[in-house]
Amino acid sequence: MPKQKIDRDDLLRSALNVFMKKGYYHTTVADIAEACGLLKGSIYHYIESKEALMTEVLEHLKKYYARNVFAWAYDEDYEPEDRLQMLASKAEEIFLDRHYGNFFVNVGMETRNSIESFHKPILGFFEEWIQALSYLYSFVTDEKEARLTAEMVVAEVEGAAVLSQLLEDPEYLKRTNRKIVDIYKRWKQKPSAAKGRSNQAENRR
Amino acid sequence: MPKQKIDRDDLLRSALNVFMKKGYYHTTVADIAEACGLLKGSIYHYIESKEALMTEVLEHLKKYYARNVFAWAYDEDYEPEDRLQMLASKAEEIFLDRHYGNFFVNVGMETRNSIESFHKPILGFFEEWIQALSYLYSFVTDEKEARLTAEMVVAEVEGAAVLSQLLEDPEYLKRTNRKIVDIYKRWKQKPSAAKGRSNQAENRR
Amino acid sequence: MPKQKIDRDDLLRSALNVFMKKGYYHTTVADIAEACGLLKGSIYHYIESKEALMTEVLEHLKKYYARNVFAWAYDEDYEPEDRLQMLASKAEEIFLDRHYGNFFVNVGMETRNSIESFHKPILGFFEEWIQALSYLYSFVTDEKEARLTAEMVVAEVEGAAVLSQLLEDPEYLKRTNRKIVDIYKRWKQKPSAAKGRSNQAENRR
Amino acid sequence: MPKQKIDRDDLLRSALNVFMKKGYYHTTVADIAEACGLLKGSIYHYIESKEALMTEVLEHLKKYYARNVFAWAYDEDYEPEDRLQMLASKAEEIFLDRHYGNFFVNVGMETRNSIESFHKPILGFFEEWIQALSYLYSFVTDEKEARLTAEMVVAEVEGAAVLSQLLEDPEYLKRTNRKIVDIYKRWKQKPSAAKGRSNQAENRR
DNA sequence: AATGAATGAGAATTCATTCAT
DNA sequence: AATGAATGAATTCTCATTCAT
Repeated sequence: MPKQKIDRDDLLRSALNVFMKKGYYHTTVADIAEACGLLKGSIYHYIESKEALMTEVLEHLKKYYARNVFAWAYDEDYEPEDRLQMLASKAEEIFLDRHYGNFFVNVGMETRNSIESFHKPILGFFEEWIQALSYLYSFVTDEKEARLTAEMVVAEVEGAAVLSQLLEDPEYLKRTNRKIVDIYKRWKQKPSAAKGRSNQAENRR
Repeated sequence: MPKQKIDRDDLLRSALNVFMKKGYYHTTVADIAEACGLLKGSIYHYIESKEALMTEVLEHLKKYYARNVFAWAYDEDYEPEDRLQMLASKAEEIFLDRHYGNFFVNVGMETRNSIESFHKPILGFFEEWIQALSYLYSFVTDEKEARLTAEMVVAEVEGAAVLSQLLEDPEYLKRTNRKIVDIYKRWKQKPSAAKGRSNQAENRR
Repeated sequence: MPKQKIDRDDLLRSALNVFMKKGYYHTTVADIAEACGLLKGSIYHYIESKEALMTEVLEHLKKYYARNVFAWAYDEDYEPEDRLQMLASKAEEIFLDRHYGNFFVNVGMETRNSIESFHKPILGFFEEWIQALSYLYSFVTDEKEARLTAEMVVAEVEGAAVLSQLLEDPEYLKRTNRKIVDIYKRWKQKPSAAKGRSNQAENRR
Repeated sequence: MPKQKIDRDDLLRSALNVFMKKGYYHTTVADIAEACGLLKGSIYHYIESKEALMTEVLEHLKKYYARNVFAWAYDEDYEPEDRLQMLASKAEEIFLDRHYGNFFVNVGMETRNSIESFHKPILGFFEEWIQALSYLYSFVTDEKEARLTAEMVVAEVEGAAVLSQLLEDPEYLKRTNRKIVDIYKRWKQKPSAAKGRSNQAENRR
């Protein structure tokens, strides 16, 4: 009968979509199986448990972000300012398309008191995001302020992204992204920029 | 035996705490009953269903915010700047104590695709918050920018609050609050303030 | 505080109506209490249990039938034929008004394998009905045939009454009643009537 | 372990037996599961809900009657009189064996004010029965009287069947069936029979 | 690999009954 | 008498997981 061989990526993508739409507890294994074109019993050929699946989905998405979004921060082919722009654009795209960016917040908040194994990838996601931004801000300010700014920016973007989804208005996120890039530009032109590493050699993490 | 009387406020408070800790789907009616010192069957003396209970909790908390936090925006006994400070302090207190402020985001994200009846109080909460801030910003800028600023501030605070809870670091929220108040002060001293209603009579909403 | 003193007859009538409408198992004690203008807890001042209440309702209704319907069979002030007519009319009235006549069949069928204590009044009702008719038929035929005829008539009337209620068409019952009276009249004029006690002194049961 | 396969027919038969014995409301899903040799959770592999199961049982039994009992009315290989005899015999057999014939009355009366979805098969059953008898009576009388007679016969048989079960005496039903066949025979020999379609070609329904 | 049957541990909810006030 | 709170057992239904085919 039908249904091609199911590859792991398809499966993780399907699972992500279902978890994204319904949250962890309200998603049933049957929902996910169905999204993969399988029956409930069959999915256990691919996964060990619902919890292990979610853990894998989280790690997968984290990697995806690292490679496709945060990586821009370290791409020396572009100016730091352009990297920030790219990072923001990419993030906006992913957040607004299917709101995947909220996944970590959603799952994190829903399971923070119940499921340990989700913590690591979730915290890891935020840490990588913050580090990418810190790195970029370190071109225009000192180490410490760069970190603080990065943390604040992540908070702002997450807040805006969540409200965009909840209030069904993409403007929250779009405005925030514009603002962040603008501030960066202005900052660059100011004396405080002198503190940054802009004229030093870049040290990769 | 005194058949321990339970009052509705206690019940709603207990329910809020449990829902806050475990989310909507992962909370069982028995959890809530237990938090009230009841057996699970007994709680149906007070509630019609789990869903109705959550709806009521949301409305209750919304009212609480309106009265104890957002109301400061309209208190003419204080300068607008001080009102913002009060509002921020109050919010911070409530967010950081038990993170109640995240309740609307958490429940909203978890149930946005499944439970209609939660939408109204959740959206209402954000709208009231935005309106309170809009009102304060309208003293220092024009109507439109006041609204936009309010929206952005709410997004920022929510984002910071969520990260504070998720990363277990209160600094996210505290910094954001400080920043918001600082910006307001600086704004006030600038010419753009001339656009606002600062020198007009206040028109209550 | 409203609600006059509640007398037992009111209570039994209310209970009968609710049981009639919803059957035994689907009726809750709260339904009955409400029908009496009481709260659930209060009704236990009047009844011992749901089962005991139903038993009493059955006995009450049985007595009501004995006095108001079956009694006509034994009223020497009228001709046997007219007594049958009265009995049929009365039954029709009661059956069609609120279908109380079906009560015994309904409750009987619903609980025949579960609740012993209902059997007695239910069987008693049918036996009294059959006896009343037997008595009347004994004026026009012999003892044995009178009994058989009575049994058949009861079956016919019950069947018609049930279908009248189920199919919501009173004609089933009305036609059956007409037929029964007609047959009686015709029978009376035939020689077979000679077998009956019509010319003997009546022996009360 | 062969994970004992249960087929739908077995399940419906088991459910019918349990519902027959205990009525709708007093039957638990666990009762039915047990009757099928399943645990209560397992039965939801086969059914959607208790209500849907009952609906299916009713429809199933209705079809069974149509095929195995009412169908005799239209079998041109036999004389109409013999068809009536067959129909009556079959019905008697089924009614008396496990009283399945009362199922429609029982369920109908118990749920008439509460469960809509049962109405259709229940009314359908009676209508098909009446139509089968109407068809047979139309050989010995005119259309209209045939219908009236059929309705009355159904009422009589149902009444007798119910009393047979309630009073635990099969004679009620047996006598009624005998009577019905006798009347048909006598009717056939009388002039009124001339009105019927006896000498016409049969028009299948 | 895929399936579908089966499981068993809960989940929400109902309800007859008790009892202190 | 009436109430309303509390109970706890029962009931319908869900779901992650296992397993034979």
